[in-house]
Amino acid sequence: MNDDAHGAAIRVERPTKTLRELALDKVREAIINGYFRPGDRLVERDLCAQLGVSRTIVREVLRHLESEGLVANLPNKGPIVAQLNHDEAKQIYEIRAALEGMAARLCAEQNNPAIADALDKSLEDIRHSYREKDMAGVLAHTSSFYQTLFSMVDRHVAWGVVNLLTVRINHLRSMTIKTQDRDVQGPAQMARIVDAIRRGDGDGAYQAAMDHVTSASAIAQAVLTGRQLTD
Amino acid sequence: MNDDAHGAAIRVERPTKTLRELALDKVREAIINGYFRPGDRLVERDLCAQLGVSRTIVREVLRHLESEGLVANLPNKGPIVAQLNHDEAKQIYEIRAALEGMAARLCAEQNNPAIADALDKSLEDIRHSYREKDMAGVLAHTSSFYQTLFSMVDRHVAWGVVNLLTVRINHLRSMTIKTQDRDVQGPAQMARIVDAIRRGDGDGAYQAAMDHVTSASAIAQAVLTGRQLTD
DNA sequence: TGCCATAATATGGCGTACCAAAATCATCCA
DNA sequence: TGGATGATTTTGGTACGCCATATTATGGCA
Repeated sequence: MNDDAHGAAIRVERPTKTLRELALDKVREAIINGYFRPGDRLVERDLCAQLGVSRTIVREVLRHLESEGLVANLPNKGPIVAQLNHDEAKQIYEIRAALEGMAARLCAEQNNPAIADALDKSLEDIRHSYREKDMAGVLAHTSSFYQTLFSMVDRHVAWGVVNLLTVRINHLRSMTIKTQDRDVQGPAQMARIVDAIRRGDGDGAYQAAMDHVTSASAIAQAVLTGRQLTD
Repeated sequence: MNDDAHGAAIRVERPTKTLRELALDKVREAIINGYFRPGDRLVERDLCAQLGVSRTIVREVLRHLESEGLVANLPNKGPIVAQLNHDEAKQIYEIRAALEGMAARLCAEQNNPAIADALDKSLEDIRHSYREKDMAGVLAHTSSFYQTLFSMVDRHVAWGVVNLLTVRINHLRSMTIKTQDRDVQGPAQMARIVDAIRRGDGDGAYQAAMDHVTSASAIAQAVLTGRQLTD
């Protein structure tokens, strides 16, 4: 028996998060929730002051966000918050459709009732958040629904990809869920996914997942073009 | 008419690549081609010396590669070259199958003969490289085949995802293309994709693309488990 | 002799100061 | 008034130093 055994038990489990990671989360959060708007310049030394960290950290954070696609770098001009154009948003939804469809099919083919049960749990959370008008909760539980979809079949790489893409359309997501009837249509579409999974219907689950993302994409396109989908 | 019009014409068009980008490419290349092996520690100060750049640059590069999945960071130990396990490789192939299948279907639905022609061109390059035993050429032209597949239908985001994932399995790719009969089977499978696209057969193109990646994945799995697929 | 406490070393995390090049802004003069 | 000129801002990049932690050496003590 190694001496880690009793040492680990009382280990203070300090969050090993480095300052850089904390700063990364802060800035990413600030971009996602709109504190920094698309097109805003991210002046290094200003960020240093606002975050209270050194330029070293800020530069690493900007590099990281750049590779995540949240920040764009203009040569000799510096970093700005990436602008999401129309077409790119559409492509992101399309990729999500393909991957979430794939995951849904895999879930259905598992024939494991625990999967559908776990998804139903998330779905109930989503409905509850809608009733409470807690839009942040809706987003969080929707993410958790999809995370379950991927993690139940051990597809954490695909989940990582979806997650990476999703942060880039986050502000669109928060608009789509607020559109008319989405509080009813959204959960209904997700319920169809769960039903197909419970039936072990791979094709059905695939289609249902594709349909859900596709309708979200349509709403996002409408939002982006300024039109409203009221009828 | 703005005065950029004639100014741009004589612009010296210096490669705007920053030192950081150059270093990034160097290190990425070094990992991909095996100069740094999976599990190797990447000591910052050593890299500074080898690359001839400052620690700031090296750190930014490491951060970038970390978010690409090529480098892993052990807490309190520092960065190492990421190890690709079995299961992750399988997941990456699976994602490629989904996205390349999607792109192939979209190409087929375009009914534009120029697409199939462009793909045939890449395919011929691949066959030529095989004949010349130029394995680097095979990889390059295979990438270009898929890049065409995505760019012909303007799916650069999906292409970016595929590209990002592909670098992580690069050493597997260079092994799969060297296995028995791959010089015949590989191009044959890709020709099926092109044929389906030329026929405007979306489902066929989707299936053919899936099949090609799936067979590559099977070979990769065999390579990873040390077995040989000789029969 | 074997083991434990301590010191040295290696390394990542972080900060500061500095310089050069490019872009932008302000100013001043013909 | 228009354009050249200089000042300012900001990024790209470098060098150096400090601290904390982890590993390894080392030396002393029972």
